[in-house]
Amino acid sequence: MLATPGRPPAGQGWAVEFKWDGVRALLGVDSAGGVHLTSRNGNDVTLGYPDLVAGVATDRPLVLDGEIVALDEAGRPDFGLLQNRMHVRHPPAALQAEVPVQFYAFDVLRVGERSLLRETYDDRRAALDDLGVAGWPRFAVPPSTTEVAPPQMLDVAREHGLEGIVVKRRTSRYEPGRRAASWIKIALFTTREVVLGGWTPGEGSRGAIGSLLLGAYDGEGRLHYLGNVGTGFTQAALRALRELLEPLRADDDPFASGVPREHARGVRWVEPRLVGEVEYRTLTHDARLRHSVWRGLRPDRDPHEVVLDGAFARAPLASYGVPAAAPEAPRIVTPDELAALDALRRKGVWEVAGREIALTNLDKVIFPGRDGAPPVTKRDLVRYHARVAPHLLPYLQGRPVNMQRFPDGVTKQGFWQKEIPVHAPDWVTRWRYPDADPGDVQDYVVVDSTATLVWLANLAAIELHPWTSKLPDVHSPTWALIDIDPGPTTSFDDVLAVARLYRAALDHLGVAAAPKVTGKRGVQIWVPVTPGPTFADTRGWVEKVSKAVGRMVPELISWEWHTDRRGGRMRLDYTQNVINKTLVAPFSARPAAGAPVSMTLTWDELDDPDLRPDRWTVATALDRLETVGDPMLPLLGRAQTLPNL
DNA sequence: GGGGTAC
DNA sequence: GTACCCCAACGCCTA
DNA sequence: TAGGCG
Ligand SMILES: [Mn+2]
Ligand SMILES: [Mn+2]
Repeated sequence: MLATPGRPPAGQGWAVEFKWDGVRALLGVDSAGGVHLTSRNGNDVTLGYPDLVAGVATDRPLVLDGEIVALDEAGRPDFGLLQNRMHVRHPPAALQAEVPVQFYAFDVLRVGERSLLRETYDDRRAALDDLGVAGWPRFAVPPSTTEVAPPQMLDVAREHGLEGIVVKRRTSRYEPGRRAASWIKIALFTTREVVLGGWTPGEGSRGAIGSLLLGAYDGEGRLHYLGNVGTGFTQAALRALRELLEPLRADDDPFASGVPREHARGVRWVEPRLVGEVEYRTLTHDARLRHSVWRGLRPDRDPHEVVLDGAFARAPLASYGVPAAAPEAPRIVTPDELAALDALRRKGVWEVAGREIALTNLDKVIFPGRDGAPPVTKRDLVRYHARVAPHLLPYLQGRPVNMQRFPDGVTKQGFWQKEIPVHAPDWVTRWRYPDADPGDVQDYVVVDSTATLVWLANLAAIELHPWTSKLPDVHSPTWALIDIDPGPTTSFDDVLAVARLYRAALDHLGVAAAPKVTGKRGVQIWVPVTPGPTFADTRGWVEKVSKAVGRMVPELISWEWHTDRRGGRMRLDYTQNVINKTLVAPFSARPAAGAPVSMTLTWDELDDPDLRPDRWTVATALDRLETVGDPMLPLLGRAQTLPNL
């Protein structure tokens, strides 16, 4: 009797068991006391499991249905281990000792002369309990519950790294050989992105590729092996993958924690540039994907966005001896949390996003009011950072951040800060810049959580400038930045006219990009770039495009270095494309009255007569993001090679 | 903004 | 307790 | 190499 794949059924009358990762078998004891094991397709596999045969502690004839499993050190069935036994017809004693197996009995079809086939599931389970099978050496009767609903059991299975559940109708009969609707199996499948780090050639008629070696990055930017995938490909996909992988050939294994020898045989290593998506059922004890199936390439993903998360950050990776830290998913701050912020006095501790953050001078005016609106206090800035985090964090995560701080308000001098403050909470992610000169800043803040954004708001870190490159490859820009800097006499209409010229140029080149207003007077255009080119490459490219744009409106543009020789005209600033030089992040506040923010735009909005460079503020940006969304977000991490000019 | 020191 | 001091960037351009 | 620039 086989289970039908499906979804957890609703309603009463079901029992739930776990789905075990082993091989199905019927165990029969005949009237002479002889034991026989029969596989799913009717083969006699008795000789392969003398240890199970020896464990049978009854003379009564009976037939049990169950699963042969091999347990890992955590006591969890591990199909990978069982494979060492499955194909061995006469296992030597040493192998039996090294890979012990168990029989998980979950049904009984016959006891003595009495057939139980027509009995209900509940009655058969009762008979199974009466047999005392659980007391036999190497035998177990895994749980069947009628108390816990299938969805909850599925959660339990997920937490324990099990394959899924089987739900059985309590009144159902046993139907030999049939795939019945009264048994429903629900397999856990998880989708995740993976970085391709190598491949093996296919054997025989398989052709281009046999399997792919998969990985993901830890919080330190190291790539870890996550296993192989060798199924789920169309033939066309295999050919296409080979063409993409061939030019990425590398001499060295890209995985920081290595690859098991048996998976490294005949592997062609590649630069870890391609991202794909796989489905898998569970993780193995050493944090590798089990039952993974290829689902396709994700050219829209940056490899460094593919990080070890949740399940991987727990125990398994420890076996590689690697600390696992990953950017947290941005948390939406709850209304209760926001109310707690409003309830604080001048200072206090705000419990938000899983942290306790000390806040000071909450009613201090940081920004004067604008257009008759009240001034903006530090409490307002803190609230804004907390609420905008889901939109802002994607642009900050995985990058060092340079800050411009205004603790005495934006009417006073601010200062740049790159170094992580000495008394930063220990949960703030920091990064040591290995190429920093002695005497320069060594340790930078990496903003990877809502809590960090709140903490920075308390420091009056108003302008957040993420690096243009991502960790760990800080010499490879992920954006090419176009920066339209107005001069004293430049009108915003002139800025928009130039931005539209860039729009036409990029459109002509077939380059994807998105504009944003800076919140002060300018406009920037951010062009996503697949890591690979150097800053010199992106700077040169932006310079060429900018010089071409400048030739169309020479009366508006100056290329003079000294501001006093520019005649008030604007500068097309391509020089910002260099390591450790930055532009203000989307949605970062700017030091000006009313707390304006930098806001991403659709290209069409460059034609909107109501557009102003400082139109949105910390008070209005979230409405805008809720109604219009973030037009730049689809470009984040998008793969793009800049065309030759 | 926050830590340290002098008063 | 409080007054006061100090500190909080950097890469590249041009002359 | 100082000072300008962003
Ligand atoms: Mn600018
Ligand atoms: Mn600039």
